[in-house]
Amino acid sequence: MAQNMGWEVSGEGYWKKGPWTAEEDRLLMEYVKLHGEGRWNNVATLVGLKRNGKSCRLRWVNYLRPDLKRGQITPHEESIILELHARWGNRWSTIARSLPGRTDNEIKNYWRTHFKKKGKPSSESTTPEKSSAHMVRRQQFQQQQQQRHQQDQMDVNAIMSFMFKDSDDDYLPILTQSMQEMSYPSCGGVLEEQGLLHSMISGYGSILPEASNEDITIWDGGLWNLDDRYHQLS
DNA sequence: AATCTTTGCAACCGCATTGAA
DNA sequence: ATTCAATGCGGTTGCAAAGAT
Repeated sequence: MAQNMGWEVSGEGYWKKGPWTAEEDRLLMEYVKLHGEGRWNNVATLVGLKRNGKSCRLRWVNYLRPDLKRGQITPHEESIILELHARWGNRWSTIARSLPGRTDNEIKNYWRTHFKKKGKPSSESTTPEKSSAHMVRRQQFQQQQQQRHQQDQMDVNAIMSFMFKDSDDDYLPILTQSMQEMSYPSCGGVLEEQGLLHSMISGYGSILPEASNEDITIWDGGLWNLDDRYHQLS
């Protein structure tokens, strides 16, 4: 295999590498809309996106999935991560299943950034002054990052709302399945039952919640932050 | 003002697992 | 039983932005 200026030459042709463009995102979402998730190696042939299957799957899972929760990790989520990491170690995907809307990559990055260096949980365990200063800096940074993400997400939202506005029923099974594949098989069904899932898709442009610290619901023994979605929908 | 360092995240890589042929 | 493609997972890297010197 050869690599050249962000392109990778393989037996199948040229695969683009590096950061994704808005146009590539649009093509990938178009693929999912038409063919559902999976069979990622077909993306290139079916919608003309010059990315390999792995790259497409990763982009969808970590960035484009409509059920992703954006914004900073809340203190409650942080405590969950700490608890589950203590129990399971670096099993990020397992931990992620207990935090719907969060990806394994996101949790892994969060852990490495905030806890890894310290060699133990609770990075704010030095002095209180340092702790609060660190917290403030961290929150400022996260807010800035979030603003950047929101701008990006606005682009994605525009595409999403355009693509899915007339096809809720087509997309519903995919989202429902995504929900059910998480640890809590009842989630997808319950949401659908309550008409929430439909609303989530219809109002997709507005479901990018700033996570609330409260109202974390224990659901079938798992954790689910309903508050922010309910507020968006009510 | 310029340079160096730190931070957080997106994306890639290699390996393991799964499932179909 | 074997092979092979697709997918999943965890570790790692590269880069942009902000802070520190």
